[in-house]
Amino acid sequence: MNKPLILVVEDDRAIRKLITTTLETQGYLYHTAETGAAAIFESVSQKPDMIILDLGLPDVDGVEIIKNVRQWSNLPIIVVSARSEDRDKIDALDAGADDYLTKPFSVEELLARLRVSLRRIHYENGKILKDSNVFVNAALKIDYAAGCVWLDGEEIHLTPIEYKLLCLLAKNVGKVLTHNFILHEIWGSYTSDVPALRVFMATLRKKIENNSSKSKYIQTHIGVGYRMVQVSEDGKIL
Amino acid sequence: MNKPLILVVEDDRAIRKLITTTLETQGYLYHTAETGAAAIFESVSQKPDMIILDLGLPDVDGVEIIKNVRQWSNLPIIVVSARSEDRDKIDALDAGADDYLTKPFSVEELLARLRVSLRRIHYENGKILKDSNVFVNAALKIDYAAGCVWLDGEEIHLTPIEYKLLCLLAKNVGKVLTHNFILHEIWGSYTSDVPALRVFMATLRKKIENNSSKSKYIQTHIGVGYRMVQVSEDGKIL
DNA sequence: AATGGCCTTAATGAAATCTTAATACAGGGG
DNA sequence: CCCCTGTATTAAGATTTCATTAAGGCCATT
Repeated sequence: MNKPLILVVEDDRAIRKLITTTLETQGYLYHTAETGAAAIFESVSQKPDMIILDLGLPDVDGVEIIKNVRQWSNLPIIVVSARSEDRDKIDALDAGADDYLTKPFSVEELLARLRVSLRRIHYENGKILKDSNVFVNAALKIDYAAGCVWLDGEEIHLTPIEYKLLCLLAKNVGKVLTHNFILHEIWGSYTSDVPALRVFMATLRKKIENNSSKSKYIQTHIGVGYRMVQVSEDGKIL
Repeated sequence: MNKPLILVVEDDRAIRKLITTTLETQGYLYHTAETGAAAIFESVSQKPDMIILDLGLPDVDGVEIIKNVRQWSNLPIIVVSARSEDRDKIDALDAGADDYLTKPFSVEELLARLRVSLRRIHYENGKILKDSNVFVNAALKIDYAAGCVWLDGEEIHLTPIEYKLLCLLAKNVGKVLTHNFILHEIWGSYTSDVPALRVFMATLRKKIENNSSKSKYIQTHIGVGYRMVQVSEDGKIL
């Protein structure tokens, strides 16, 4: 129950097996994903405590997955890759990865680096105490690490998509995000289902704007997209 | 915002120089220590933001330094060592190090891993948040990244076509743009609906020229087209 | 098998925007 | 002075885009 949950993203069956059995010996819980699309989905739905990511996936570049996850979470990402070029390492690390191991790697080293990351999210004594990297906008508060949202000091429940949507807007405060950009970031694939986006935006708004302070965090830019504005007391600041 | 202060613990003069000059190029501040004793002393007295640590010091084992520092701080420690054995890595990482690089290492990779640690201690606030390219013309300001327009410090709402039109003019300040050029740029296809263009130009002008400062940003060139002029205080500059 | 949460899809009315047309204005040449 | 060309402005209709609601399907848990 309070063991850390690790998402293993690796398309090579042998290596995946190697990693998962290693994790089992340490008592860690895990999920697996063989494609980038599955990785995105699992990371949202399962809310793992950290991700072990192979860069060489069949469908999308691993760096894209890192960027996607970083839109809504700071959970540790350890890259395990066959690419040993500096450029690859730097790109992955700057995209938001926390560590980078090149294949072939020692399972002992992987475990040690895993412990480093777990330490970072304060995994101690069987209890996960995530560090708090929070976004604050007037009465709205997002704790990225914990994956929680607070409004007027009260926690509100958001579904996975609503949460990602809110994080995406929050991480780009002041910027207008086009429909296609949002769709691409949230769903990963190239859907152009704008009506669906509208529905989610409506439910999200109902949850975060129907409160005592009648703040309007989300503006719609007709024909373009949406943007979150920084609210201060009553006026807007860039 | 202060530059991060980095403590470099390395007894080899050449490598120390390599690291410090690299740090200098990035604008980081640094202190150095050549022995374990000096490292402990410096880390306490200078309160660096992070430590780059060589394990092979003359007086004490690097792991002891890690343990010592971890008794009172969890500032990032990146180990740089000639030892490439798993055992050494695991011992250092489990002692509290955040990362482990084996010599010879790439300075680029070191910098990337350094950025990872800096990100962790929220030094991302130190770097410029958004250098979103903005266009400024007297009281008029366009933030292309945000997709917004301000006039006299107040945001004004433009419809998609108005916004595109304004951007087109702004990106060609001083130049006269013919009707056909504008029509082609905005509508894409080859419409020659000049009357429509006039309507949009009128509404755009009403929005950006009906303000306190009675600046005229847009000139009409009869029979040719329009152009935006750079306004400075009161006079016009090409 | 039933329940509940969540996502999707469709449909409605409302709002904003675009288009189009009509009218008014300014300047130049006859 | 009047007409003509090119432009500015305004208004009304047509179109697009949006918010909101509700219904159906999927998946997981019970």
